[in-house]
Amino acid sequence: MTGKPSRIDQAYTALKSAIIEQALRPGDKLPEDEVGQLFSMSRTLVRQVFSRLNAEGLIEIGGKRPATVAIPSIDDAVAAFEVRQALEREVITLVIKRWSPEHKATLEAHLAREIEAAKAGSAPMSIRLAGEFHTLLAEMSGNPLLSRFVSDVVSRCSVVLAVYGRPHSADCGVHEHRDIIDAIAAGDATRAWDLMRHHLGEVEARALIGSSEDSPRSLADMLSPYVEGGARTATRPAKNRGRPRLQVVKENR
Amino acid sequence: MTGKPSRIDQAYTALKSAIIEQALRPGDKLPEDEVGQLFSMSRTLVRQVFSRLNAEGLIEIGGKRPATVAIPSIDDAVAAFEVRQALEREVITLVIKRWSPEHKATLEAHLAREIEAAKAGSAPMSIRLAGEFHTLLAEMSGNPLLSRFVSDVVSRCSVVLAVYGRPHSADCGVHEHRDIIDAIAAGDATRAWDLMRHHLGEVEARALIGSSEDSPRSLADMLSPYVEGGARTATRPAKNRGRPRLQVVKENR
DNA sequence: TCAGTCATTATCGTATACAATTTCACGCTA
DNA sequence: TAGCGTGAAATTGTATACGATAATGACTGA
Repeated sequence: MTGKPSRIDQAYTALKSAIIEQALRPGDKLPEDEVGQLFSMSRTLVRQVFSRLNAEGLIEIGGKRPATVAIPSIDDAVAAFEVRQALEREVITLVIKRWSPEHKATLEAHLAREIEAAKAGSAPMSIRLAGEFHTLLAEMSGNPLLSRFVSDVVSRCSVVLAVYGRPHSADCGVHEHRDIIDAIAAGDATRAWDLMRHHLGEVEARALIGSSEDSPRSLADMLSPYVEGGARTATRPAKNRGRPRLQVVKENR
Repeated sequence: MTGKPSRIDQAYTALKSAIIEQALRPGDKLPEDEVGQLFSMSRTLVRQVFSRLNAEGLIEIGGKRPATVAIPSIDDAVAAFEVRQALEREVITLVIKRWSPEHKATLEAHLAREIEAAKAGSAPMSIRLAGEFHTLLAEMSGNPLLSRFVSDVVSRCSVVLAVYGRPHSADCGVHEHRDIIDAIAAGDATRAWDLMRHHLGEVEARALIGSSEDSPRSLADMLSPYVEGGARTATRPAKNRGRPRLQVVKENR
Protein backbone atom coordinates (compact mmCIF):
# COMPACT_ATOMS: atom_id res chain seq x y z
CA MET A 1 0.00 0.00 0.00
CA THR A 2 2.13 2.80 1.25
CA GLY A 3 5.43 2.83 -0.48
CA LYS A 4 7.65 3.87 2.32
CA PRO A 5 6.48 4.69 5.80
CA SER A 6 8.97 7.26 6.99
CA ARG A 7 10.88 6.83 10.19
CA ILE A 8 8.58 9.37 11.73
CA ASP A 9 5.58 7.25 10.83
CA GLN A 10 7.25 4.18 12.22
CA ALA A 11 8.01 5.81 15.53
CA TYR A 12 4.53 7.28 15.68
CA THR A 13 2.91 3.94 15.04
CA ALA A 14 5.17 2.17 17.48
CA LEU A 15 4.52 4.59 20.31
CA LYS A 16 0.81 4.71 19.62
CA SER A 17 0.59 0.94 19.68
CA ALA A 18 2.62 0.78 22.85
CA ILE A 19 0.30 3.23 24.56
CA ILE A 20 -2.91 1.67 23.35
CA GLU A 21 -1.79 -1.81 24.25
CA GLN A 22 -0.76 -0.45 27.62
CA ALA A 23 2.88 -1.37 27.30
CA LEU A 24 3.35 2.28 28.13
CA ARG A 25 1.01 3.31 30.87
CA PRO A 26 -0.52 6.69 31.64
CA GLY A 27 1.95 8.92 33.41
CA ASP A 28 5.06 7.23 32.03
CA LYS A 29 7.75 9.67 31.02
CA LEU A 30 9.05 9.91 27.48
CA PRO A 31 12.30 11.91 27.34
CA GLU A 32 12.94 13.15 23.86
CA ASP A 33 16.55 12.13 23.53
CA GLU A 34 15.98 8.68 24.94
CA VAL A 35 13.14 8.00 22.53
CA GLY A 36 15.29 9.43 19.77
CA GLN A 37 18.07 7.00 20.52
CA LEU A 38 15.64 4.09 20.59
CA PHE A 39 14.35 4.93 17.15
CA SER A 40 17.67 6.23 15.83
CA MET A 41 16.48 9.72 15.14
CA SER A 42 17.21 13.15 16.43
CA ARG A 43 15.10 15.10 18.85
CA THR A 44 13.82 17.17 15.97
CA LEU A 45 11.98 14.18 14.59
CA VAL A 46 10.91 12.90 17.97
CA ARG A 47 9.33 16.25 18.55
CA GLN A 48 7.22 15.91 15.43
CA VAL A 49 6.10 12.49 16.54
CA PHE A 50 5.22 13.83 19.96
CA SER A 51 3.32 16.65 18.38
CA ARG A 52 1.10 14.22 16.55
CA LEU A 53 0.56 12.04 19.57
CA ASN A 54 -0.26 15.09 21.62
CA ALA A 55 -2.82 16.27 19.08
CA GLU A 56 -4.59 12.96 19.51
CA GLY A 57 -4.54 13.22 23.27
CA LEU A 58 -2.26 10.24 23.72
CA ILE A 59 0.58 12.10 25.39
CA GLU A 60 1.00 15.44 27.07
CA ILE A 61 3.79 17.78 26.15
CA GLY A 62 4.84 21.32 26.98
CA GLY A 63 5.81 23.05 30.13
CA LYS A 64 9.45 22.16 29.75
CA ARG A 65 8.73 18.86 31.40
CA PRO A 66 9.32 15.52 29.78
CA ALA A 67 6.42 14.32 27.69
CA THR A 68 4.20 11.88 29.52
CA VAL A 69 1.60 9.37 28.47
CA ALA A 70 -1.68 11.18 28.96
CA ILE A 71 -3.75 10.75 32.10
CA PRO A 72 -7.19 11.79 31.00
CA SER A 73 -9.49 13.23 33.62
CA ILE A 74 -12.93 11.84 34.29
CA ASP A 75 -14.35 14.74 32.34
CA ASP A 76 -12.09 13.90 29.43
CA ALA A 77 -13.33 10.33 29.59
CA VAL A 78 -16.98 11.31 29.52
CA ALA A 79 -16.35 13.77 26.71
CA ALA A 80 -14.56 11.17 24.63
CA PHE A 81 -17.39 8.66 24.90
CA GLU A 82 -19.97 11.33 24.22
CA VAL A 83 -18.27 12.29 20.97
CA ARG A 84 -17.66 8.69 20.11
CA GLN A 85 -21.36 7.89 20.31
CA ALA A 86 -22.17 10.67 17.89
CA LEU A 87 -19.45 9.72 15.43
CA GLU A 88 -20.13 6.01 15.42
CA ARG A 89 -23.82 6.67 14.91
CA GLU A 90 -22.91 8.48 11.71
CA VAL A 91 -20.54 5.67 10.78
CA ILE A 92 -23.34 3.16 10.97
CA THR A 93 -25.61 5.35 8.88
CA LEU A 94 -23.02 5.67 6.15
CA VAL A 95 -21.85 2.08 6.22
CA ILE A 96 -25.38 0.85 5.76
CA LYS A 97 -25.82 3.28 2.90
CA ARG A 98 -22.68 2.02 1.19
CA TRP A 99 -22.83 -1.59 2.27
CA SER A 100 -21.28 -4.27 0.11
CA PRO A 101 -20.50 -7.98 0.46
CA GLU A 102 -16.79 -7.30 0.63
CA HIS A 103 -17.39 -5.20 3.70
CA LYS A 104 -19.14 -8.08 5.36
CA ALA A 105 -16.30 -10.43 4.51
CA THR A 106 -13.71 -8.04 5.88
CA LEU A 107 -15.62 -7.59 9.12
CA GLU A 108 -16.16 -11.31 9.51
CA ALA A 109 -12.47 -11.92 9.05
CA HIS A 110 -11.66 -9.33 11.65
CA LEU A 111 -14.16 -10.83 14.03
CA ALA A 112 -12.53 -14.20 13.58
CA ARG A 113 -9.22 -12.70 14.61
CA GLU A 114 -10.85 -11.17 17.66
CA ILE A 115 -12.27 -14.52 18.67
CA GLU A 116 -8.93 -16.18 18.15
CA ALA A 117 -7.12 -13.59 20.24
CA ALA A 118 -9.69 -13.99 23.00
CA LYS A 119 -9.26 -17.75 22.89
CA ALA A 120 -5.50 -17.38 23.06
CA GLY A 121 -5.88 -15.07 26.02
CA SER A 122 -3.66 -12.41 24.50
CA ALA A 123 -4.79 -9.26 26.27
CA PRO A 124 -2.75 -6.74 24.24
CA MET A 125 -3.94 -8.27 21.00
CA SER A 126 -7.53 -8.27 22.17
CA ILE A 127 -7.35 -4.64 23.17
CA ARG A 128 -5.87 -3.69 19.84
CA LEU A 129 -8.35 -5.67 17.79
CA ALA A 130 -11.32 -4.40 19.75
CA GLY A 131 -10.32 -0.87 18.84
CA GLU A 132 -9.53 -1.75 15.27
CA PHE A 133 -13.01 -3.13 14.79
CA HIS A 134 -14.37 0.36 15.18
CA THR A 135 -11.76 2.05 13.02
CA LEU A 136 -12.32 -0.62 10.37
CA LEU A 137 -16.02 0.12 10.42
CA ALA A 138 -15.26 3.82 10.16
CA GLU A 139 -13.11 3.30 7.08
CA MET A 140 -16.05 1.57 5.44
CA SER A 141 -18.04 4.76 5.77
CA GLY A 142 -16.12 6.03 2.76
CA ASN A 143 -15.50 9.27 4.58
CA PRO A 144 -11.79 9.73 5.36
CA LEU A 145 -12.37 12.63 7.70
CA LEU A 146 -14.92 10.70 9.72
CA SER A 147 -12.50 7.81 9.76
CA ARG A 148 -9.76 10.00 11.15
CA PHE A 149 -11.98 11.41 13.85
CA VAL A 150 -13.15 7.97 14.89
CA SER A 151 -9.59 6.69 14.98
CA ASP A 152 -8.66 9.65 17.13
CA VAL A 153 -11.47 9.23 19.62
CA VAL A 154 -11.04 5.46 19.80
CA SER A 155 -7.41 6.04 20.78
CA ARG A 156 -8.49 8.41 23.50
CA CYS A 157 -10.95 5.87 24.81
CA SER A 158 -8.22 3.28 24.91
CA VAL A 159 -6.16 5.49 27.18
CA VAL A 160 -9.21 6.14 29.31
CA LEU A 161 -9.60 2.42 29.76
CA ALA A 162 -5.94 2.16 30.68
CA VAL A 163 -6.48 4.66 33.47
CA TYR A 164 -9.90 3.83 34.77
CA GLY A 165 -10.73 0.50 33.24
CA ARG A 166 -10.48 -2.96 34.59
CA PRO A 167 -8.49 -5.56 32.74
CA HIS A 168 -9.93 -6.16 29.33
CA SER A 169 -12.31 -9.07 29.22
CA ALA A 170 -12.84 -9.58 25.57
CA ASP A 171 -15.73 -12.03 25.50
CA CYS A 172 -18.62 -9.65 25.82
CA GLY A 173 -17.17 -7.16 23.37
CA VAL A 174 -16.72 -9.75 20.68
CA HIS A 175 -20.31 -10.90 20.88
CA GLU A 176 -21.55 -7.35 20.69
CA HIS A 177 -19.44 -6.78 17.62
CA ARG A 178 -21.10 -9.84 16.13
CA ASP A 179 -24.56 -8.39 16.69
CA ILE A 180 -23.59 -5.02 15.27
CA ILE A 181 -22.33 -6.61 12.08
CA ASP A 182 -25.57 -8.54 11.71
CA ALA A 183 -27.74 -5.48 12.22
CA ILE A 184 -25.74 -3.51 9.67
CA ALA A 185 -25.84 -6.36 7.19
CA ALA A 186 -29.62 -6.45 7.65
CA GLY A 187 -29.75 -2.73 6.94
CA ASP A 188 -31.45 -2.12 10.27
CA ALA A 189 -30.01 1.27 11.21
CA THR A 190 -32.13 1.77 14.30
CA ARG A 191 -31.18 -1.58 15.74
CA ALA A 192 -27.52 -1.04 14.89
CA TRP A 193 -27.59 2.33 16.60
CA ASP A 194 -29.09 0.82 19.72
CA LEU A 195 -26.56 -1.99 19.75
CA MET A 196 -23.70 0.41 19.29
CA ARG A 197 -25.00 2.68 22.04
CA HIS A 198 -25.29 -0.27 24.36
CA HIS A 199 -21.88 -1.56 23.36
CA LEU A 200 -20.14 1.74 23.98
CA GLY A 201 -22.10 2.10 27.18
CA GLU A 202 -20.65 -1.21 28.30
CA VAL A 203 -17.13 -0.12 27.46
CA GLU A 204 -17.67 3.15 29.23
CA ALA A 205 -19.13 1.39 32.23
CA ARG A 206 -16.06 -0.80 32.41
CA ALA A 207 -14.23 2.43 33.21
CA LEU A 208 -15.43 2.65 36.78
CA ILE A 209 -12.81 1.80 39.33
CA GLY A 210 -9.26 2.92 38.97
CA SER A 211 -6.51 0.40 39.24
CA SER A 212 -2.83 1.18 39.09
CA GLU A 213 0.14 -0.65 40.44
CA ASP A 214 3.72 0.46 40.08
CA SER A 215 6.35 -1.72 38.54
CA PRO A 216 9.17 0.45 37.30
CA ARG A 217 10.75 -0.83 34.13
CA SER A 218 13.10 0.76 31.70
CA LEU A 219 11.74 2.62 28.75
CA ALA A 220 13.82 0.53 26.41
CA ASP A 221 12.32 -2.67 27.80
CA MET A 222 8.79 -1.43 27.41
CA LEU A 223 9.35 -0.23 23.87
CA SER A 224 11.63 -2.94 22.57
CA PRO A 225 8.83 -4.98 21.01
CA TYR A 226 7.81 -1.91 19.04
CA VAL A 227 11.22 -0.75 17.88
CA GLU A 228 12.02 -1.99 14.43
CA GLY A 229 14.92 -4.40 14.50
CA GLY A 230 14.32 -5.35 18.07
CA ALA A 231 15.69 -3.90 21.23
CA ARG A 232 18.85 -1.91 21.13
CA THR A 233 18.99 -1.63 24.87
CA ALA A 234 22.13 -3.66 25.44
CA THR A 235 24.10 -1.61 22.97
CA ARG A 236 24.17 1.40 25.19
CA PRO A 237 25.30 0.36 28.63
CA ALA A 238 27.15 3.59 29.35
CA LYS A 239 24.06 5.72 29.12
CA ASN A 240 22.05 3.46 31.38
CA ARG A 241 22.66 4.64 34.86
CA GLY A 242 21.96 2.23 37.63
CA ARG A 243 18.44 3.27 38.40
CA PRO A 244 15.77 2.47 35.82
CA ARG A 245 15.18 5.45 33.64
CA LEU A 246 11.47 5.46 33.67
CA GLN A 247 9.39 6.16 36.67
CA VAL A 248 5.68 5.97 36.85
CA VAL A 249 4.66 9.45 37.73
CA LYS A 250 2.54 10.10 40.73
CA GLU A 251 -0.67 11.82 39.94
CA ASN A 252 0.23 15.30 40.99
CA ARG A 253 -2.21 17.24 38.97
CA MET B 1 -8.22 34.61 30.05
CA THR B 2 -5.26 32.95 28.50
CA GLY B 3 -2.23 34.29 30.23
CA LYS B 4 0.38 34.03 27.55
CA PRO B 5 -0.30 33.13 23.97
CA SER B 6 3.07 31.97 22.74
CA ARG B 7 4.54 33.21 19.50
CA ILE B 8 3.64 29.89 18.00
CA ASP B 9 0.03 30.41 18.96
CA GLN B 10 0.09 33.90 17.54
CA ALA B 11 1.45 32.78 14.20
CA TYR B 12 -0.98 29.88 14.12
CA THR B 13 -3.95 32.12 14.81
CA ALA B 14 -2.81 34.71 12.31
CA LEU B 15 -2.33 32.24 9.49
CA LYS B 16 -5.54 30.43 10.27
CA SER B 17 -7.47 33.71 10.21
CA ALA B 18 -5.82 34.74 6.98
CA ILE B 19 -6.78 31.49 5.33
CA ILE B 20 -10.33 31.42 6.63
CA GLU B 21 -10.95 35.03 5.70
CA GLN B 22 -9.46 34.26 2.30
CA ALA B 23 -6.65 36.76 2.54
CA LEU B 24 -4.54 33.73 1.74
CA ARG B 25 -6.20 31.74 -1.00
CA PRO B 26 -6.05 28.03 -1.71
CA GLY B 27 -2.87 27.16 -3.53
CA ASP B 28 -0.85 30.08 -2.25
CA LYS B 29 2.68 29.17 -1.31
CA LEU B 30 4.02 29.56 2.20
CA PRO B 31 7.81 29.26 2.30
CA GLU B 32 9.02 28.48 5.77
CA ASP B 33 11.76 31.04 6.02
CA GLU B 34 9.64 33.84 4.67
CA VAL B 35 6.87 33.14 7.14
CA GLY B 36 9.50 32.86 9.83
CA GLN B 37 10.81 36.31 9.05
CA LEU B 38 7.34 37.77 9.08
CA PHE B 39 6.66 36.42 12.53
CA SER B 40 10.22 36.77 13.77
CA MET B 41 10.77 33.14 14.47
CA SER B 42 12.99 30.41 13.12
CA ARG B 43 11.93 27.73 10.74
CA THR B 44 11.81 25.31 13.63
CA LEU B 45 8.84 27.12 15.05
CA VAL B 46 7.24 27.78 11.70
CA ARG B 47 7.35 24.08 11.12
CA GLN B 48 5.37 23.42 14.28
CA VAL B 49 2.79 25.94 13.21
CA PHE B 50 2.56 24.34 9.78
CA SER B 51 2.20 20.96 11.39
CA ARG B 52 -0.86 22.09 13.29
CA LEU B 53 -2.40 23.79 10.29
CA ASN B 54 -1.76 20.70 8.24
CA ALA B 55 -3.44 18.48 10.81
CA GLU B 56 -6.55 20.62 10.46
CA GLY B 57 -6.47 20.40 6.70
CA LEU B 58 -5.82 24.11 6.21
CA ILE B 59 -2.49 23.73 4.47
CA GLU B 60 -0.62 20.95 2.74
CA ILE B 61 2.97 20.16 3.54
CA GLY B 62 5.49 17.52 2.61
CA GLY B 63 7.20 16.45 -0.54
CA LYS B 64 10.01 18.95 -0.25
CA ARG B 65 7.76 21.50 -1.83
CA PRO B 66 6.75 24.72 -0.16
CA ALA B 67 3.69 24.45 2.00
CA THR B 68 0.54 25.59 0.25
CA VAL B 69 -2.89 26.61 1.37
CA ALA B 70 -5.00 23.49 0.99
CA ILE B 71 -7.14 22.91 -2.07
CA PRO B 72 -9.69 20.37 -0.90
CA SER B 73 -11.17 18.02 -3.46
CA ILE B 74 -14.88 17.67 -4.02
CA ASP B 75 -14.78 14.46 -2.03
CA ASP B 76 -13.08 16.27 0.81
CA ALA B 77 -15.80 18.88 0.71
CA VAL B 78 -18.62 16.36 0.88
CA ALA B 79 -16.87 14.47 3.64
CA ALA B 80 -16.41 17.61 5.69
CA PHE B 81 -20.07 18.55 5.52
CA GLU B 82 -21.13 15.00 6.26
CA VAL B 83 -19.10 14.93 9.45
CA ARG B 84 -20.17 18.43 10.31
CA GLN B 85 -23.82 17.44 10.24
CA ALA B 86 -23.21 14.63 12.67
CA LEU B 87 -21.15 16.73 15.05
CA GLU B 88 -23.45 19.71 15.10
CA ARG B 89 -26.40 17.45 15.74
CA GLU B 90 -24.68 16.29 18.88
CA VAL B 91 -23.82 19.86 19.76
CA ILE B 92 -27.48 20.83 19.69
CA THR B 93 -28.42 17.86 21.84
CA LEU B 94 -25.89 18.78 24.48
CA VAL B 95 -26.48 22.51 24.40
CA ILE B 96 -30.17 22.01 25.00
CA LYS B 97 -29.36 19.67 27.84
CA ARG B 98 -27.08 22.23 29.46
CA TRP B 99 -28.89 25.37 28.40
CA SER B 100 -28.65 28.48 30.53
CA PRO B 101 -29.67 32.14 30.18
CA GLU B 102 -26.07 33.24 29.84
CA HIS B 103 -25.75 31.05 26.79
CA LYS B 104 -28.69 32.81 25.21
CA ALA B 105 -27.20 36.21 25.98
CA THR B 106 -23.86 35.24 24.50
CA LEU B 107 -25.45 33.94 21.34
CA GLU B 108 -27.67 37.00 20.98
CA ALA B 109 -24.63 39.23 21.31
CA HIS B 110 -22.83 37.27 18.66
CA LEU B 111 -25.82 37.42 16.37
CA ALA B 112 -25.88 41.18 16.78
CA ARG B 113 -22.29 41.34 15.62
CA GLU B 114 -23.15 39.20 12.62
CA ILE B 115 -25.98 41.52 11.67
CA GLU B 116 -23.74 44.52 12.08
CA ALA B 117 -21.04 43.01 9.91
CA ALA B 118 -23.61 42.16 7.26
CA LYS B 119 -24.93 45.68 7.37
CA ALA B 120 -21.42 47.08 7.05
CA GLY B 121 -20.82 44.83 4.11
CA SER B 122 -17.58 43.49 5.53
CA ALA B 123 -17.17 40.16 3.81
CA PRO B 124 -14.13 38.89 5.73
CA MET B 125 -15.77 39.75 9.03
CA SER B 126 -19.01 38.07 7.99
CA ILE B 127 -17.22 34.93 6.97
CA ARG B 128 -15.35 34.82 10.23
CA LEU B 129 -18.40 35.46 12.39
CA ALA B 130 -20.52 32.93 10.53
CA GLY B 131 -17.99 30.27 11.38
CA GLU B 132 -17.58 31.46 14.93
CA PHE B 133 -21.28 31.10 15.54
CA HIS B 134 -20.90 27.37 15.18
CA THR B 135 -17.75 27.09 17.27
CA LEU B 136 -19.38 29.22 19.93
CA LEU B 137 -22.33 26.89 20.01
CA ALA B 138 -19.96 23.94 20.21
CA GLU B 139 -18.19 25.41 23.22
CA MET B 140 -21.54 25.62 24.98
CA SER B 141 -21.86 21.87 24.69
CA GLY B 142 -19.50 21.66 27.64
CA ASN B 143 -17.52 19.02 25.76
CA PRO B 144 -14.03 20.29 24.88
CA LEU B 145 -13.31 17.42 22.52
CA LEU B 146 -16.51 17.97 20.60
CA SER B 147 -15.69 21.65 20.51
CA ARG B 148 -12.27 20.92 19.03
CA PHE B 149 -13.69 18.63 16.38
CA VAL B 150 -16.33 21.16 15.40
CA SER B 151 -13.76 23.93 15.21
CA ASP B 152 -11.64 21.70 13.01
CA VAL B 153 -14.40 20.79 10.61
CA VAL B 154 -15.72 24.32 10.43
CA SER B 155 -12.27 25.46 9.34
CA ARG B 156 -12.22 22.84 6.65
CA CYS B 157 -15.61 23.96 5.42
CA SER B 158 -14.34 27.52 5.26
CA VAL B 159 -11.57 26.49 2.93
CA VAL B 160 -14.06 24.52 0.88
CA LEU B 161 -16.10 27.67 0.49
CA ALA B 162 -12.98 29.53 -0.54
CA VAL B 163 -12.38 27.04 -3.33
CA TYR B 164 -15.85 26.21 -4.57
CA GLY B 165 -18.09 28.79 -3.00
CA ARG B 166 -19.53 31.95 -4.37
CA PRO B 167 -18.98 35.20 -2.55
CA HIS B 168 -20.42 35.07 0.89
CA SER B 169 -23.90 36.51 1.10
CA ALA B 170 -24.48 36.77 4.77
CA ASP B 171 -28.16 37.60 4.96
CA CYS B 172 -29.62 34.15 4.75
CA GLY B 173 -27.12 32.65 7.13
CA VAL B 174 -27.82 35.19 9.80
CA HIS B 175 -31.55 34.58 9.76
CA GLU B 176 -31.01 30.87 9.98
CA HIS B 177 -28.78 31.36 12.96
CA ARG B 178 -31.61 33.35 14.53
CA ASP B 179 -34.02 30.48 14.09
CA ILE B 180 -31.58 27.94 15.44
CA ILE B 181 -31.07 29.97 18.59
CA ASP B 182 -34.81 30.20 19.09
CA ALA B 183 -35.36 26.49 18.65
CA ILE B 184 -32.61 25.68 21.10
CA ALA B 185 -33.93 28.20 23.61
CA ALA B 186 -37.33 26.54 23.30
CA GLY B 187 -35.71 23.18 23.97
CA ASP B 188 -37.07 21.81 20.73
CA ALA B 189 -34.27 19.46 19.72
CA THR B 190 -36.02 18.00 16.70
CA ARG B 191 -36.77 21.40 15.24
CA ALA B 192 -33.24 22.61 15.96
CA TRP B 193 -31.81 19.55 14.24
CA ASP B 194 -33.94 20.19 11.18
CA LEU B 195 -32.99 23.82 11.07
CA MET B 196 -29.33 23.00 11.41
CA ARG B 197 -29.53 20.36 8.74
CA HIS B 198 -31.22 22.79 6.42
CA HIS B 199 -28.74 25.52 7.30
CA LEU B 200 -25.70 23.38 6.61
CA GLY B 201 -27.37 22.10 3.48
CA GLU B 202 -27.65 25.67 2.29
CA VAL B 203 -24.00 26.33 3.01
CA GLU B 204 -22.98 23.13 1.30
CA ALA B 205 -25.13 23.92 -1.70
CA ARG B 206 -23.56 27.32 -1.93
CA ALA B 207 -20.19 25.61 -1.99
CA LEU B 208 -20.84 22.93 -4.55
CA ILE B 209 -22.85 24.81 -7.13
CA GLY B 210 -21.34 24.51 -10.55
CA SER B 211 -19.25 21.49 -9.75
CA SER B 212 -19.98 18.39 -11.74
CA GLU B 213 -19.24 15.07 -10.18
CA ASP B 214 -19.02 13.23 -13.47
CA SER B 215 -16.24 15.22 -15.07
CA PRO B 216 -14.26 16.72 -12.25
CA ARG B 217 -12.96 20.13 -13.10
CA SER B 218 -9.29 20.18 -13.79
CA LEU B 219 -6.97 21.83 -11.40
CA ALA B 220 -6.33 24.56 -13.91
CA ASP B 221 -10.04 25.25 -14.21
CA MET B 222 -10.51 25.47 -10.50
CA LEU B 223 -7.54 27.71 -10.14
CA SER B 224 -8.32 29.92 -13.06
CA PRO B 225 -10.11 32.53 -10.99
CA TYR B 226 -6.92 32.99 -9.06
CA VAL B 227 -4.48 32.96 -11.94
CA GLU B 228 -3.51 36.48 -12.87
CA GLY B 229 -4.70 37.43 -16.29
CA GLY B 230 -7.28 34.65 -16.41
CA ALA B 231 -6.96 31.06 -17.46
CA ARG B 232 -4.85 30.05 -20.41
CA THR B 233 -5.44 26.40 -20.04
CA ALA B 234 -4.36 24.07 -22.77
CA THR B 235 -1.95 26.12 -24.79
CA ARG B 236 1.06 24.75 -22.96
CA PRO B 237 1.69 21.97 -20.53
CA ALA B 238 0.28 23.30 -17.33
CA LYS B 239 3.15 24.01 -15.09
CA ASN B 240 2.83 26.16 -12.06
CA ARG B 241 2.87 29.08 -14.38
CA GLY B 242 0.97 32.03 -13.13
CA ARG B 243 0.51 30.89 -9.59
CA PRO B 244 0.57 33.92 -7.39
CA ARG B 245 3.77 34.33 -5.55
CA LEU B 246 3.58 34.18 -1.85
CA GLN B 247 1.20 36.68 -0.46
CA VAL B 248 1.59 36.78 3.23
CA VAL B 249 -0.70 39.28 4.75
CA LYS B 250 0.50 41.33 7.62
CA GLU B 251 -1.61 40.50 10.58
CA ASN B 252 -1.69 43.21 13.16
CA ARG B 253 -4.27 42.25 15.64
C1' DT C 1 12.90 30.34 -33.14
C1' DC C 2 12.56 26.48 -30.34
C1' DA C 3 13.61 22.50 -27.73
C1' DG C 4 16.84 20.23 -24.76
C1' DT C 5 20.57 20.22 -21.33
C1' DC C 6 23.00 21.93 -17.55
C1' DA C 7 24.19 25.18 -13.83
C1' DT C 8 22.14 27.99 -10.26
C1' DT C 9 18.96 29.05 -6.82
C1' DA C 10 15.33 28.34 -3.68
C1' DT C 11 13.43 25.51 -0.31
C1' DC C 12 12.91 21.77 2.55
C1' DG C 13 14.59 17.59 5.81
C1' DT C 14 17.48 16.47 9.49
C1' DA C 15 21.02 16.98 12.87
C1' DT C 16 23.37 19.51 16.13
C1' DA C 17 24.51 23.45 19.28
C1' DC C 18 23.40 26.58 22.84
C1' DA C 19 20.44 28.76 26.28
C1' DA C 20 16.84 28.40 29.79
C1' DT C 21 14.42 25.95 33.08
C1' DT C 22 13.17 22.29 36.05
C1' DT C 23 14.31 18.39 38.95
C1' DC C 24 16.49 16.10 42.46
C1' DA C 25 19.85 14.48 45.51
C1' DC C 26 22.90 16.16 49.07
C1' DG C 27 24.35 18.28 52.90
C1' DC C 28 23.51 21.85 56.43
C1' DT C 29 20.95 23.68 60.40
C1' DA C 30 17.77 23.85 64.18
C1' DT D 1 15.32 13.72 62.53
C1' DA D 2 12.66 17.00 59.76
C1' DG D 3 12.98 20.92 57.07
C1' DC D 4 15.24 23.65 53.81
C1' DG D 5 18.55 25.95 50.76
C1' DT D 6 21.88 24.83 46.97
C1' DG D 7 24.23 23.23 43.02
C1' DA D 8 24.76 19.74 39.56
C1' DA D 9 22.37 16.99 36.25
C1' DA D 10 18.68 16.34 33.21
C1' DT D 11 15.55 18.00 29.95
C1' DT D 12 13.26 20.90 27.00
C1' DG D 13 12.88 25.44 23.84
C1' DT D 14 14.86 27.69 20.07
C1' DA D 15 18.18 28.79 16.61
C1' DT D 16 21.43 27.62 13.29
C1' DA D 17 24.18 24.61 10.13
C1' DC D 18 24.56 21.36 6.53
C1' DG D 19 23.05 18.25 2.96
C1' DA D 20 19.50 16.94 -0.46
C1' DT D 21 16.17 17.85 -3.90
C1' DA D 22 13.11 20.23 -6.85
C1' DA D 23 12.22 24.68 -9.33
C1' DT D 24 14.28 28.27 -12.21
C1' DG D 25 16.68 30.17 -15.75
C1' DA D 26 20.51 30.51 -19.05
C1' DC D 27 22.96 28.57 -22.78
C1' DT D 28 23.74 25.75 -26.78
C1' DG D 29 22.67 23.46 -31.03
C1' DA D 30 19.73 22.52 -34.74
